Amino acid sequence: MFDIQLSGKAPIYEQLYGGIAALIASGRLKADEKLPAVREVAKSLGINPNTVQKAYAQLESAGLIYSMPAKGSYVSAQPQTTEVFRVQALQKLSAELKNARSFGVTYDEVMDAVKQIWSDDRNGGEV
Amino acid sequence: MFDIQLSGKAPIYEQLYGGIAALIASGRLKADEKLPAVREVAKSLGINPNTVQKAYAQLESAGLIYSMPAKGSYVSAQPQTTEVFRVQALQKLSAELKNARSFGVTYDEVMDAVKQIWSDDRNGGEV
Amino acid sequence: MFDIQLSGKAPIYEQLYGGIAALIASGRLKADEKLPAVREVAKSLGINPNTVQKAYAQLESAGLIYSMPAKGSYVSAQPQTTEVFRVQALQKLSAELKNARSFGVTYDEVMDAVKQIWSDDRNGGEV
Amino acid sequence: MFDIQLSGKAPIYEQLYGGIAALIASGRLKADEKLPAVREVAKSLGINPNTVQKAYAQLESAGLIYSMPAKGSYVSAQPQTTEVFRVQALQKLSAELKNARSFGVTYDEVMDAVKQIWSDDRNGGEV
DNA sequence: GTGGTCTAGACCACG
DNA sequence: GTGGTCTAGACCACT
Repeated sequence: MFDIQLSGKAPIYEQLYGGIAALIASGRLKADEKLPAVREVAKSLGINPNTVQKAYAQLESAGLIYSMPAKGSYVSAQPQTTEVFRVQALQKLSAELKNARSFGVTYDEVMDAVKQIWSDDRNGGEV
Repeated sequence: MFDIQLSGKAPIYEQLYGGIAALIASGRLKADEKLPAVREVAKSLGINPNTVQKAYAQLESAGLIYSMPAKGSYVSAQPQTTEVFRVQALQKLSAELKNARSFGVTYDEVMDAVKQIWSDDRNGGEV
Repeated sequence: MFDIQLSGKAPIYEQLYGGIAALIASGRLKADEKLPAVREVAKSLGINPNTVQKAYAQLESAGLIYSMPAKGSYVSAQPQTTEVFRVQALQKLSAELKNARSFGVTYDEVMDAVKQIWSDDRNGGEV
Repeated sequence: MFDIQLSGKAPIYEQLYGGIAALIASGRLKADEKLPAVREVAKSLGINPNTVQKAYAQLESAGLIYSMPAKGSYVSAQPQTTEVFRVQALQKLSAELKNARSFGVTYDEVMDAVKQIWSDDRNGGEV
């Protein structure tokens, strides 16, 4: 189920939101594909259904999925949403780059990291 | 005072901690330089002195500053501490790079961002 | 079939109920006219026959249609039922007017909207 | 607290959201004014704090209020947000007008209702 | 069985 | 005391 591993101090529902968003943006969840039921995800991740529900609700309000009560939740097909996420990711990345520079990280070090990650095409792009 | 602007949802004391740490790591606060008094910082930022105190306490326990009771707090000169920050920044950067890649950010886009930030030497390295 | 488009979060059977009721009240479905079969409506709208059945049942219990087992459903001719709908519509409208006023909508804006809708006699009165 | 009365079948958190939004839009809650605490509202309305929290969260994500954890929630000062609500109210009103017309409500009846509501300036604009 | 709402009660970090 | 998150368990309307 989702192969999302919960970790760290970020709220669970937020990790779930980000994880599913990444799956949609990366195309591994395709348009109109049915998402697993709230209770199902909750059980498989060992968390409370309400927490999953919160993540689904935010995904819907963000326009990434649409929910039909008593039917299920489905990913919505909007090519432009992925663009929004790309831009957000770039902004966060830019902030992190500035931070790294302020702590003395060198240009070459960053270059090495970038090359390593983008050459690693076996990796599907974990979150 | 510190030209640090509080923003977002992160705890204030943490923003303060990160901001001062960056000033030290980047060399704008030099070894044995005196930090402004807790009450002074609190007043100028419009926050609770307890919050500033907490940030100072964490900076001290991290070895970045040392306090002389009834005298004030001073920047400690320990080259290895900045190294710890460098590594942390690199790790966070790496995570953000992976995230960006999963959202379809291209190698070239990242390269452009990196070049822009490292060429921008007028900038002092904001946090 | 019915040119009713299902939308939003309202229950399907309720949208169907409202839509058919409006068709009857507006006279586009006339007394003793035969309604399309449940299964037919369901297929053409891509929904579950049970859902259509539920809408028909409520229309019947509201006295708007009558069913002849093994024959079909027919529009009943009862002028007073349309009156009930008029009053209900007026009440909902009144609530919406108050709401609009509380958000700063002006008298003139409402007047324009009213004039536009009532002058638009080409429009058959969608729901 | 808030003189909002809960009624009908709409979700409580939604009624709360709408009620507070109306108070802000109508100016009875002014910019940077502090909202009562989540638990306080919950107690005074006899509902669960989580329900109030949900309403507050949605108000924040809509940009109508801003919350400072451990400090409180405050209404944000954005003149344009009220405009958004005006437009939404007008759209809902327009839909209701069309509905009323389809049920045979006459132009004159609507005019009477409109005049009555907008002349009733003793009323503060209930929701 | 589905999404959605609600309650009760708890815990947390923060100020 | 504040907002925020989470759990456990329940109920509802709808399909």
